Amino acid sequence: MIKEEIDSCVHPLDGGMAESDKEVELDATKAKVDKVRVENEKLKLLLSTFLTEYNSLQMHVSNVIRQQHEASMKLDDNGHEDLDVDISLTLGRSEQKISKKEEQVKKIIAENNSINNKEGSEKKIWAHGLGFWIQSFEDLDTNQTMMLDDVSREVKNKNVENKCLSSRKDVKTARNEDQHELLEEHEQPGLKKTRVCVKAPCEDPSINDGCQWRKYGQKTAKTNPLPRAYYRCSMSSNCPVRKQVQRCGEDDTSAYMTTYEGNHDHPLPMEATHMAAGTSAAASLLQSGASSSASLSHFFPFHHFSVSTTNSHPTVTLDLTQPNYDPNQLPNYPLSSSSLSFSSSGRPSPSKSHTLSFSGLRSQAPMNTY
DNA sequence: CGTATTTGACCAGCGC
DNA sequence: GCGCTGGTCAAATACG
Repeated sequence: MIKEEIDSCVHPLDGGMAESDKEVELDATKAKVDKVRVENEKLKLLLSTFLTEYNSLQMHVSNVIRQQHEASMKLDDNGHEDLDVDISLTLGRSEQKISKKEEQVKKIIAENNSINNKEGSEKKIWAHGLGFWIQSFEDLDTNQTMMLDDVSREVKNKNVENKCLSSRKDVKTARNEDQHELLEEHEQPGLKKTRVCVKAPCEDPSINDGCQWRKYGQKTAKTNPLPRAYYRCSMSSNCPVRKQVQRCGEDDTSAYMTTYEGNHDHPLPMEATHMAAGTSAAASLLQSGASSSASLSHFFPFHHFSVSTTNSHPTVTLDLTQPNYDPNQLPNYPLSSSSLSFSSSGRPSPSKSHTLSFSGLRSQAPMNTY
């Protein structure tokens, strides 16, 4: 397409140029066009991957909502009175913290109910990490899901007001103190924040994930000669989200490992919300995975990814460089087709490791040519 | 000149 | 206690 346009533009200039010069220029232009086309294909692949994964997550959410609704209906039939169902998928938080969070969310939702929803219908709250919250009603609609950032911010503000002081010493500035408070807001004792690693085939380490990032450091680890760049989110003055970008290998110039950590304290652009939804779905495995392996098959049926929990950072690694395409499973996508293997080291150890591998289609969305 | 990036120094956590 | 390492700070530098 671009190539044809350029070709059509080249011909009218035939006039005074030597034939050999024109051929050289044409070859150079063709090479450029081919390069652009390859990059275009890569970007399209990446985009379609994110879209399908987002759709998968959305279907999973709807499915679980329906199941929860049916379960609550059964409970009602059996004489139980609990109507509120609050489900929270969070990153690296203790059970106690989750309970507090749930209470706060209930409180906030109750307030929102009195203000925004006089009908007082039953609500179910879904909370994901990385600042991505889904507020759903019995029928999920877009207006309601758009409230997720407001709810998240409100909960965060209340947490900051009530939280205990940081135990760290020698914080240099007030700004640093604020940042530490935000950074440690969701940490549980002995377990650091959950990280989400995304290994993506991208020639440019500054992959556009929808957020604005400011580089604040670069370090070369001894164990890995390749430099690691440190970025912080610059969309908000005190957004605690950090990301690290590191090339995966010296000879592998087309893949970068991007590690996200923390929750955004500001509304995200749509593309960043999609990204957060995808990574949050992966991160939620850290909490749901050990207890319910069946539910794992709903997340990311397209790629290899691994979940590891150590004393330091619980980490979800999503590998977008290894598509696991199986065309035979295409018709049954997404809920019943994904094959799932789940292994866990059985020996008692401070660190546990789960390895997940899915077989699914690379991309459900049709590949449009632009 | 304002903003973003680079890079050496510093600090905290961890293992020995 | 000491050394190593990862992560962050902040002054210097580059860039538009």
